Amino acid sequence: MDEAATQRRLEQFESICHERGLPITVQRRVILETTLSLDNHPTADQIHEAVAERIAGISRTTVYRTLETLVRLGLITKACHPGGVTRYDRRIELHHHLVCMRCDAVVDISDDRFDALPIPDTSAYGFEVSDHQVQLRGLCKTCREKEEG
Amino acid sequence: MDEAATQRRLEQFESICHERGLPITVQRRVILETTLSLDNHPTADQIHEAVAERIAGISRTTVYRTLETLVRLGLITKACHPGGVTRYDRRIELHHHLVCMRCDAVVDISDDRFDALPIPDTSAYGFEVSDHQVQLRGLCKTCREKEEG
DNA sequence: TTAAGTGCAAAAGCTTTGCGGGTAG
DNA sequence: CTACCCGCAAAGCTTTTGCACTTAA
Repeated sequence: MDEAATQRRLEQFESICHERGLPITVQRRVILETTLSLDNHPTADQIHEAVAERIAGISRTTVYRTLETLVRLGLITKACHPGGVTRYDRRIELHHHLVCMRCDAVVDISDDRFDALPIPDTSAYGFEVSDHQVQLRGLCKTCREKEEG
Repeated sequence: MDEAATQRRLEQFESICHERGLPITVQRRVILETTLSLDNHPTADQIHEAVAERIAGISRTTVYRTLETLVRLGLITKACHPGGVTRYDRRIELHHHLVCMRCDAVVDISDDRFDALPIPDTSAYGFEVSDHQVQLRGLCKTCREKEEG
């Protein structure tokens, strides 16, 4: 993410914390900054590893807990994918995904027509929809080559 | 899933196994049948529990392994969702999802406009897209009530 | 007969919880 | 001062692996 966008997100983080009376700790700030710097829809463990380069000895627990907090505050989201690990997405605005159904890779894409999709009425299901996302599912290059080889 | 559709899928299962020289075992057949009977996008463990009512003492390992096999054969798929557990989807044809970002519930929906989406060229990413799916992300009724309460 | 599947036990990987001590506001 | 956060250790899930035995074809 570019520097300006990162800066804006950090400011958003500070004002939300002030609003809610949540302490701003070094750990939280660095975990957010680090997550914003990674574009692979990383797992909590991958984020922990990256954060540890700046805060030696930071605990996994703190990273797991903080990521959940950041999601709750709306500063990051969870990525939808077929695998069995939670993965985080630094993008909170409307966007879409290429998803590899073999290795679970997730790649961001943009598409105006996807953005403009009309959202049907879902009140019959009791759902309140806040967001939509198109997933193009298939195989990434690496997995396709393994398949053929 | 209705009986006719289930029957068709089981026949498909048999012919694919014959084609590839894979043995048709009782376990595999019952695991497939059971998965086709569940509409909650169940986890492997939930499927194991349901299968165990018909095959007492069936091992978790077998269920985990067989589900992966069935996915590879194209008889079921994995559901994309934000949580940290693998979940299976009995539907293999084009369809879409409501996803609760709090509790991870996944509900099937149909929408012709979603079906008809034009798929952009993704060759630049090396992906081969075989399928697409729209996810309407939000909160389910239960989670919304908890939120407010 | 033979390639493949099954079950068990154990290991590995991911995530949460309880609690004592520390820190931002 | 007080509420909330952090780190540790331990527990709890979920999933995979190696191996000996069994079974479909």
